Amino acid sequence: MGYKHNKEDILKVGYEVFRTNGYHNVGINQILKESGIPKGSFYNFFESKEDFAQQVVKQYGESNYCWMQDFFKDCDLSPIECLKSFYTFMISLNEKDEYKGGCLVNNMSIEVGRQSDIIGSEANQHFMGWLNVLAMEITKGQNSGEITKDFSALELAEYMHAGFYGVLTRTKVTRNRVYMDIWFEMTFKFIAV
Amino acid sequence: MGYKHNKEDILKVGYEVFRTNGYHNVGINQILKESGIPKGSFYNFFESKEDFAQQVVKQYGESNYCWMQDFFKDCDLSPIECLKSFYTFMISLNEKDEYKGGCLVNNMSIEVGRQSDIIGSEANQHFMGWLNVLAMEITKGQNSGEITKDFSALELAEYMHAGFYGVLTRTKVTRNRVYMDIWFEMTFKFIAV
DNA sequence: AAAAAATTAAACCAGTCAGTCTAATTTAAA
DNA sequence: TTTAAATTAGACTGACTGGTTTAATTTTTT
Repeated sequence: MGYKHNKEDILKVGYEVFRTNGYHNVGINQILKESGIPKGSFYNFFESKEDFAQQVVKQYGESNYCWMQDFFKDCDLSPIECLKSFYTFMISLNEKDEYKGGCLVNNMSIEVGRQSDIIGSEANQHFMGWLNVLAMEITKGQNSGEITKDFSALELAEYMHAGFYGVLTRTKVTRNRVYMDIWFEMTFKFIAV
Repeated sequence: MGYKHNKEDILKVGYEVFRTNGYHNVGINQILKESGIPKGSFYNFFESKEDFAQQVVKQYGESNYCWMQDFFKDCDLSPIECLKSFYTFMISLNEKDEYKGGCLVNNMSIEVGRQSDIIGSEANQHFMGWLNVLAMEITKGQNSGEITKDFSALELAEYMHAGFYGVLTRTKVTRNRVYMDIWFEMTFKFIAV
């Protein structure tokens, strides 16, 4: 049966709250309030705020990794079209979110990536995992002759996804998907053979 | 003669401290300590922490704008070579900084861009100013036939600089310029005609 | 030199922070 | 059913937060 509260629920609250409000701007009390658990339970599950944030990043990183793998596995278009489909989805997701959150991994990397090695390396680890999934799809595209072989798959993945994060960050302030659409058009024009 | 303390010095301290430590992670007291001024003087110059941060962003944004203008004015290479020279300089600057700060405007956009319209719009304003300087140089390159005309100068500027920020963010966690060098190589290969 | 204005100085405030503590309760094990 | 362990609950702590206040001092103006 288990006890009244469980870790996963708190982690999900943490994900949303950290993603939209940042790390230092959020107090433990806000997490407690929004997840409806008392402080005693929180510190029963997590050693500290930092430990909590690390686990939030970890949970998000892993679930997103699985989701990406499934996405490309289930996609029956050509590799480059699957990549387009992926980023189209990501862009529309950000639009639905009204550009208010961005990506937790990116946000955490900037805000606490250097202050906390624990959180920083956790974020980096998952970013690299995602890159590998993208690189797999890019490799397929290179082999089928859709994507340039001027650069390695991993280099292209790094270039694409870091660039995507760049424009994602921009939308947080411009609140307009136009910049993402331009990025999309240019990127796929550039990497196509 | 003026009084003992002056605004510019405090703003410079604020720039460095905010850039490397973020906004919410830094207390007024830290600014006071590092700039050596007492609280009374601080609140004589600035209405609030938010007002202070806005002025820090403004000062940095404006001085960087001027610096960029001078850079391209003084650069006697071809337009695309001047752009390469610009980003080469930026990359080496970040290397010297040991990848610990990144760009204040980018950091602020992510961390407080949505919580504070004052800081967010100030950051956006200066980012756009910089884009215009870059776009001017890109236009020159397009006219001289060095840079693709498939996209407008401003679109290319936005693409380039947002992408640059994307990899800049990555280096904060990877602490390695390799990713920036790859970005550099790819970007200029893509935009060259 | 006198008066007015601006700046400096730090003690002080209420609120919030991450984290602790103890007691009560619930679940699992014996 | 008894015992042990895990979880829940929230009051509490000391440190720190942004910001105010009041008085002393310095500069500028007259």
